[in-house]
Amino acid sequence: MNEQLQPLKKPTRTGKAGRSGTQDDIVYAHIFEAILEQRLAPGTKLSEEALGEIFGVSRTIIRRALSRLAHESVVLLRPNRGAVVASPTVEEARQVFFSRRMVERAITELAVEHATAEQLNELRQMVRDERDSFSRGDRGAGIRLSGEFHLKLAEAAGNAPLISFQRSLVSQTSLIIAQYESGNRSHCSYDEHMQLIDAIEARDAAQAVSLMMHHMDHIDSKLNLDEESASDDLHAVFSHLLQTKKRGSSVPAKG
Amino acid sequence: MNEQLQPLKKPTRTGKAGRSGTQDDIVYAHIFEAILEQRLAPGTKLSEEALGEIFGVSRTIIRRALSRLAHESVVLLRPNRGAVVASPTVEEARQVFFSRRMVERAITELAVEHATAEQLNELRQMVRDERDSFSRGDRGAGIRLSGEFHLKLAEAAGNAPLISFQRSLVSQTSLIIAQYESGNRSHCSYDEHMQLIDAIEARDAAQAVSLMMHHMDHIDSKLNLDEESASDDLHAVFSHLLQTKKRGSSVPAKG
DNA sequence: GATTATGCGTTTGTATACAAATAATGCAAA
DNA sequence: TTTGCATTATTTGTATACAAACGCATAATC
Repeated sequence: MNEQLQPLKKPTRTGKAGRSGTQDDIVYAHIFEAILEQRLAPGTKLSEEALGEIFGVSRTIIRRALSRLAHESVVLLRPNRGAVVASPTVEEARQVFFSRRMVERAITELAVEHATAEQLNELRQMVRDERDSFSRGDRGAGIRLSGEFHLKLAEAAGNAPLISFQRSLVSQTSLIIAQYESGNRSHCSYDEHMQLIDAIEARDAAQAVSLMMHHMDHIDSKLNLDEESASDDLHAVFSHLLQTKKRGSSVPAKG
Repeated sequence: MNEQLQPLKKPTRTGKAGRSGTQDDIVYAHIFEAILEQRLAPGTKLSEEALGEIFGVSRTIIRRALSRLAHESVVLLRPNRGAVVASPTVEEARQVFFSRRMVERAITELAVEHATAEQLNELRQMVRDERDSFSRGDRGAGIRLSGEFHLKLAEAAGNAPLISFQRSLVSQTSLIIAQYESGNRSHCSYDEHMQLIDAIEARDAAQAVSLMMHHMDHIDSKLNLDEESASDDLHAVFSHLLQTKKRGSSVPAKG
């Protein structure tokens, strides 16, 4: 219970703390990554004090990070009852995908118009990184990088509100994939990502949008959204009940 | 300078403070309304301590409210340099409107499918309130209620991510209208709002979307987005220079 | 006289102490 | 044994104290 991760950078409180805002980002990124890696299961309670001790910062910083995660619907913030890792329902997942199709279509059209050569190069590099992560077997990083590709595309589109919305949608999608993706068969999204870049570079809007929509279909089809995801893990099955955290009594193994 | 608004509800700290979260909302709402009423001009600095004294709460609460406003791009949060009322540029305004057209189209289509009779009644009531505000000459409340109509419509559409995005877009639109709307001629949006409800109630998707798009056009056409909004207020005119703050050299009035 | 250096005052960033609420535990009674 | 209640303990909500950063003003130097 009291295994303690080494604080990432904390030792001297006064030494590096000068750069403001950085600590938030680090805590945010680590929690987010832990969720994608499924080291933090949906429903897990995120205690402010425990996290503060782990990361070597005060609850103030943790609170800011949780607030940001909550805004992206990756964690759920319940008044007076703390934060838990979100466990999106099938219906919530469907709503996210509906919004994503809408946004990705717009982003693709704008990117065909506005993406610069430099941005396209950066996108290609991201796809390579993504492919490497999956081939290394680092699924969490792969999912994250796949999301960052779509975020980068939004930046290439150049519409600030869309970028912000896309950030939230991508985060939620990553969580949904981590939670619902069936089988561990390779993601393969990097292949579709590359084709998409080609179409954008060729300024072929129709083709790019078509590829993007098929890409969305593929992501969708890899998920078990038809039924309530017949998991073989009792813990996962009852995670929505366990949110309130009941010591070790979660599995009625004994009685 | 030191005129102090009476604290909204604060007197006994222990008495009512039990309901958590409420204070944030109150502070948020008051600042937001003040911005819409243009009692807080774009570029105005929002000191945490000053606001805390005005509202009778600590900086902690103010900070949360500012954080929320910043997330909706209504205030700008500059690290180590405090918060200022946002002053969206013409380009930013165009981006917001682009996103709004996209979102409103989707929302309208979904609302035609899902809006209940009760929701439609609530929408009609909101339009009446909006009309009353404008006829009272309360422009700020009118702009705010007009925005809340669109937000309510998003709720009727029933897609959570869209609701969240719409909230941000509506806030920004309100700020843009407050900043760029030409002439004080009546808003008249309530008339278009009523027609829109009729079309939704008739489950006429094509008509509803058409009305919504024309409604967007009308809002757009009332704004001075063609040139840099020839304001007669020096403060507003140079607010974009004052943000980054370059000594007093921003206005070469004297030398 | 202009420009850079330095000190002071103000404002924000972070940690922490205290208060309030919620959840857990134990006891008593049916 | 179970159910309800009271007490205890843990956790969150808020305020505040302290530290660091920033802006401004004055002064010193070229």
